Amino acid sequence: MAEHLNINTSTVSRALSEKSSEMISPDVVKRVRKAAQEMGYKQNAAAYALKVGRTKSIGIIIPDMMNPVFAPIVRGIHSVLNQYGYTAFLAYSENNASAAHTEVEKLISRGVDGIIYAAAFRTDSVVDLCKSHSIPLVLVNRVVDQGNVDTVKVDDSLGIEMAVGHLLDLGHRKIGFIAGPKNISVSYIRLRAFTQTMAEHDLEVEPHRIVEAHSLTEEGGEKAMSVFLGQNPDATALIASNDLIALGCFTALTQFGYTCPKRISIVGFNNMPYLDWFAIPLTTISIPHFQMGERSAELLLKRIDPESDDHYEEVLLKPKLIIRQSTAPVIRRKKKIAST
Amino acid sequence: MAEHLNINTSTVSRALSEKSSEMISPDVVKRVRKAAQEMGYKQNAAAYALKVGRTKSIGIIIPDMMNPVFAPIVRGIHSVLNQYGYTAFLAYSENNASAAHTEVEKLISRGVDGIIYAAAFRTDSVVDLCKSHSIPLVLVNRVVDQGNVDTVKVDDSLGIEMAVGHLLDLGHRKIGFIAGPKNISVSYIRLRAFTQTMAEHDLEVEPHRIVEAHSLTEEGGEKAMSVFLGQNPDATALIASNDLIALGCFTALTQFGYTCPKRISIVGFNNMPYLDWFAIPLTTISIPHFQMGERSAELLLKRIDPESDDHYEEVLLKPKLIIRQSTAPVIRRKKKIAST
DNA sequence: GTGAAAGCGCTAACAA
DNA sequence: TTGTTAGCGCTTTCAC
Repeated sequence: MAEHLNINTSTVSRALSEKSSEMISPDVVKRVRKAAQEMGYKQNAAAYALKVGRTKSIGIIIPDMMNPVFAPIVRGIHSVLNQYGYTAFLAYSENNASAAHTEVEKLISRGVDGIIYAAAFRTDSVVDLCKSHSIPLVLVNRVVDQGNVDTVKVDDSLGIEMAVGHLLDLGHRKIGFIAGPKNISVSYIRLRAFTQTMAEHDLEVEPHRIVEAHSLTEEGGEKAMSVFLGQNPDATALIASNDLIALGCFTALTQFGYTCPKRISIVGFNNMPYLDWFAIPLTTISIPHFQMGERSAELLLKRIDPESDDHYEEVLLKPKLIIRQSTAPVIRRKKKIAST
Repeated sequence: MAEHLNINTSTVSRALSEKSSEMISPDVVKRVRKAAQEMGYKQNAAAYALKVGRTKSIGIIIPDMMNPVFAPIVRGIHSVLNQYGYTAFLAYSENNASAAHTEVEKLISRGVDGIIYAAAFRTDSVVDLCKSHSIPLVLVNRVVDQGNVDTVKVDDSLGIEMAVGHLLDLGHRKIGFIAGPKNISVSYIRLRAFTQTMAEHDLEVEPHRIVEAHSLTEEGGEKAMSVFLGQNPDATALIASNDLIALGCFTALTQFGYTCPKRISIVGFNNMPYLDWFAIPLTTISIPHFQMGERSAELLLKRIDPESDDHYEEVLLKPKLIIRQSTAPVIRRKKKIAST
């Protein structure tokens, strides 16, 4: 196209670039842009990347493609990337640390300008991997124990406080907790918040009230719930570390011939899509997925920008209690039995 | 790393490449690969792409990030891409033709080697766009009217035959259909299959039995269902063009004070995740999402391979009827009323 | 079997 | 304001 207009390629380059077009006579700029439009010229991304060292692409890593809570996060990310001409690779780790590491390595060798990581473990090699390659990294939802990383997360403790408060309001006192794996920040924090909040209400949580699921999935929840029910015949309520675990709890409950909320009230966490349709609509803690995506993308773009100052930021978003039908006032069976 | 071993960069390049390493003495190959391993050398994707003209990346475009049926398709795609060192950009069109066109343009200017397109309309500019750029394109699920495109789809007609057969078996005769937009192949084909199958059973479908939703969404289904119920007080069963529309039908049904399956049986299409949990578990047609993803990725990779012959392929997969509780035997109210 | 050198398409420093 | 030129990191023809 340069030869077509009898001008140098560098002039064309400058005319097309927003920044350097100011150094070029306005009519040349106009002519070049018109020609580019007409012949459908598109900048070669590979050449640009090779020259400038930036690809205008980022990588997103989520733990699980099938967990519908990540869809709105990804949408949030895209919504801001689009405004800045960035594109995203999407990868998933299947909740496996080494798979995540491999995916990040692949992304880095693809030359992504940054990574949004929603699949972190509390200690995670991905952080150092990115640091050693000087690749900007933003953690969403799940964070790591070590500091010095940009993060966007929800106030999990507040969420659990809300859940506990709700159950206390309904009269529950014998409340259990199905935790997720301790090596994931959200599981860890939610569990800690549970015992703390209970303690603040002068309710000591005995160890048998807490069962740890091996993963944040339906299957993990089901197994853990079986154990829980075996050792907690008297519990009237329960908080699950996330919605998927809560679903697993439903399954185990059914296997035991019990019903929710009649026998036991259950609160989830995340407010995944379609819960309203469920046979037992799950009371849960809603987190602002879309906004989390937006904020993390904004943060990452800021960090990619060489102009920006480089101290880490931590965005903390507020959860919300969504009351549905899986929680109900406690029925004081025990007392009646005791009084007979 | 070349200078580190005192050999030429071209030797390094050859040693690292699977194909050209045969031209190099085995011990040099070994030394180079070991060194590459140790110093964590990773090929620069941009330079490779610029030189060779292939990026080893593809683009995936789905209509809707929030529709959970696309997650397993994307997983299927990834599962084969991973085996061949390919990576995928994921974009979505929000069911908007021009948005899809723009996304494809972006992907092409990123230099993707091919595109998997799950968001096609029956006539869609994306096909010509890819043709004009000589970018391999595979259509999944939704296809276009024009031929000469690689496609992976489900036998929608067979699916509808199964649905109709199921309802007939239950004794239903007054069966309605909530169609999706006619400009999307799956909606169009499913509707056509419905009237044809009914006709084959000597059941003429009167026009008021069919209502077209403006989109394949809950909201579209709800509005269409309101219309349908207004003009079909006697219908005992209904097929929805997809599950989301069926959910919308549930909503409208509730608004009218009716219940499913007591008042009307409903069959969906797609077998989206979590249906088993629903208050009214939806009878639906299951399609092999994961396999669709796999097959489309295989097809695309084959088309990208310059060695391959270039006649188009059309993969047709089989659906399956999943019977749940949204369908039940017809109750012959009418006859009783008539006999009074 | 290996080295030398060209060039993919672009941008930016340097000249003019 | 515009042209000239070098070079990003890689592969690949052409020599040897």
